[in-house]
Amino acid sequence: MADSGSKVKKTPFVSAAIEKLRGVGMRITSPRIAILETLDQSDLPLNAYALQEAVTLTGKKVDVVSVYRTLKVLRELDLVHYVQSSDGYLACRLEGEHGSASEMIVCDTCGNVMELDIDPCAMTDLSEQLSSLGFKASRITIEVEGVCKSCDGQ
Amino acid sequence: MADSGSKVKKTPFVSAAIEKLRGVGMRITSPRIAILETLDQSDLPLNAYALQEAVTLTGKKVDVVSVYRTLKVLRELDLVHYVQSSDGYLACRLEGEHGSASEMIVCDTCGNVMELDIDPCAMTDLSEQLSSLGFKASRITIEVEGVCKSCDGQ
DNA sequence: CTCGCTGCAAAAAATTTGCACATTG
DNA sequence: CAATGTGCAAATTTTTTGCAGCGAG
Repeated sequence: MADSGSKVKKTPFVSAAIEKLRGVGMRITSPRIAILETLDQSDLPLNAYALQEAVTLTGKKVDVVSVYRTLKVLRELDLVHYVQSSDGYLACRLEGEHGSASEMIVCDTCGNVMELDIDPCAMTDLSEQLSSLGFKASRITIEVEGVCKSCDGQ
Repeated sequence: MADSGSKVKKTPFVSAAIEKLRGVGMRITSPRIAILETLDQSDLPLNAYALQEAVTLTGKKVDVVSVYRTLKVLRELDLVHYVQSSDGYLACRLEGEHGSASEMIVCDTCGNVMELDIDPCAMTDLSEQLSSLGFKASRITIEVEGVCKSCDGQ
C-alpha cells in the first residue's frame, strides 16, 4: 500500500515524478510519495528537516534519514532544484523542458521562488562566451535574488 | 604584527581585499591575511576545513572557527564566491566589476573554476524577463558545470 | 520471493557559541 | 587603551553509515 491519500488524483508534478522513478526502476513507496506531495505543495524551498516536519504535519511520518536519501535521488533525477539562498529544495515544475538547467528568482522578502523559462543554452551572451571558451556545459544554474513585484511596494 | 611574510608585495586580490576590509573599519590581522593569501593562490574552491589545511601548509596556523568567521565576512564583502558544485569558496578576482554578481564555469573533471565576465544585468534575455516580471534583482549567480577545453580531449 | 527501501541507533562531519586572552588601530 | 578578533572548549546541527525487518513488484 504505497498509496498516499487513497484515490486522490496526483498533481502533474507528482505523477511525472512517479513516472520518472518508475522508469529508472526505483520503487514507489509511501514515504517517497509523501515527500513528493509535500514538496509539491510548498511554495518555499525546504531542507531535510523542514521537509520532514512538513510531512509530519500532513499526518504521515518519515524518518529524516529517508528524507535525505530521497532528496538525493530526486536531485539526481532533476525533480528538485536546490536553492542556494534559501538552503532548501523546491519541486521542479518546469521539469522536462530545460533538462538539467535551472533558473530561478528568489524574493529576499517573502522567500517565494519562481522558475524562469529561459533556455540558458539559448541566452545569446552566455552561450557565445561558453563556446568561445570551448566549454561543454552540462548543467546551468542561475539564481537571482532580489525583491519580487508584490513585495516591492513594501 | 599583522604582516604575512614581511615585505612580500601583495597581489591585486589581497591588496584590494585589505583595502576593502580597512574601508569598512575591520582589522587587518594575520589570520585574515593568511586566509586571503591562501585563497588567492588556490585554483580550486576551498571550504572551511580545506582552507585551514591549506593555510597550515604555508607554515601559518589558524583555527577553523576563525576561518568560518572570516569567510562570512569575505562573503558579505563580495570578496569570495561560494561555488555550489564544489562546496567551496573562491577568491573573487573580477571583484568590483560586476558588483554582487558572479558567473562561473566549473569543470567537473579538473575542478577548475573560471569566472566569466558577462554582466548578467546586460544579458538581454535575462534582464528582459526580470523586468517583465517587475523583479528587482540585487544579486545574480550563474554557475555552469561541464567540461573545460583542456579536459575535453580526455 | 527477492531486492530495494525504511526506520532506528549511532557515528561522523560541519557549523555555531561563550568566554578569557591577545592584538590592532 | 578600547574595541575587535582569536583560539580553545564545548554545544548544536547537519549529514552519513550500518543493519535488521518490511513491503513493492
